[in-house]
Amino acid sequence: MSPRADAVRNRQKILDAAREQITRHGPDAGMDEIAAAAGVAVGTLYRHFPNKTDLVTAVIAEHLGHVADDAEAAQARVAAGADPMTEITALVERVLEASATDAAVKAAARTLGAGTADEPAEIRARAAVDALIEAAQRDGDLHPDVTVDDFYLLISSAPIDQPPAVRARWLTLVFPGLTTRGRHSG
Amino acid sequence: MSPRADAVRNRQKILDAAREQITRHGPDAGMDEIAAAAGVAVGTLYRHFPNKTDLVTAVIAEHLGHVADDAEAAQARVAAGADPMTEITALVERVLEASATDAAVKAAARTLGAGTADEPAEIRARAAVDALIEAAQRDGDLHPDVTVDDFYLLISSAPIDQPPAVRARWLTLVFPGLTTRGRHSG
DNA sequence: GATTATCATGAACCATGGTTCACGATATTG
DNA sequence: CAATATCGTGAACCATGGTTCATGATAATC
Repeated sequence: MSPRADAVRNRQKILDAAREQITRHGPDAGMDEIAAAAGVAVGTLYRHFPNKTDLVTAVIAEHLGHVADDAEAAQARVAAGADPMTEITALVERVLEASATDAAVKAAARTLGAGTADEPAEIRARAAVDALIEAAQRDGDLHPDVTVDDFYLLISSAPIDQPPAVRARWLTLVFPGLTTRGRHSG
Repeated sequence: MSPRADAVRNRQKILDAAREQITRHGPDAGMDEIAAAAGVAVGTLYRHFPNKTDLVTAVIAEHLGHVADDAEAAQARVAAGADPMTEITALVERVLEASATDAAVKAAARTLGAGTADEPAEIRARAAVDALIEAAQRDGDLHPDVTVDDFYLLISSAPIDQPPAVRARWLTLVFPGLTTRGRHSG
């Protein structure tokens, strides 16, 4: 038998509700609350996601998918002639913004280790960012020894729970470590 | 009546045990376990610290006290003729190292929402670091617009739960954003 | 040493929240 | 439309862990 249509719909509703609830109330968001927000009973939630960890993992995977899409789009623009460094800067800003809005990533750091390694989305994102980095390095805009891991390290340590002004300041402070040009007095 | 001697001793034993247990087992460290590690009953623990949040806050306050001492010592050395920028760099490395040891404590603080706002130790630390910054700026080693808050922002966003090699790399990437000299390829 | 306020004990209490399960509902297939 | 496997329901379950409190012990004082 093929999967029931309402089941598919419910799965998405749960995923959306989980993202919103976790964003709003942090990792403390209860399974009951998430289920209620999804307009579904707890049992239904557990039918789709055996436990809370799996649910959070799924939410993160979805988020990562969007990041991967974003990175690939940037890569495509570079391939079409856009400036690599400009694309990288903008991508980092967007990802940071998205991560700030979507506190699910924050929940990831706490609830899980870094166990999202084998996600296909992460592999896609890495590949795209890697291409962007190499392009920027060919242009001489990025330090030759900077790697994808460096970006991951910095972004994962970004103060995403801080107000926008603070996050902007953080970017100003951190970015010069990657570029070849020094800092322009911020 | 003056406070009983054993009560004072127990308070310290509890504080030590709390720091160790939380460091070892993360925020999940139970009050029972902490009390057991301190060689004390749970009730005793609760006599000294009304709730878990207060306990964690106290542990952090102690840590902050050490940081403040460290910062003031550095400031004293600078007043005695030492190079400000060297002292700042070394201080940041030491603080980072120390913070890495009880990263779990801070994680627990976040989980519990324990506030450390008006700790006298924090005020001491701020004052000392402020003096160091101004001295380094007079030497032209530090960007003129860098403030204590910037240091706080960076240090509080440091990947203290990562292995030493990763933390070192992080420092390499981040520090150029503060100094006037660019990054030396490394 | 007697007195007493302070302190220590730890079993029990209780709230929280993740998880289960027996039952009813419904979409899908033939 | 009948048959049935899949899905949805939500009250109840239970483990976890922070917190309390009646009771006994002990250090400080006179």
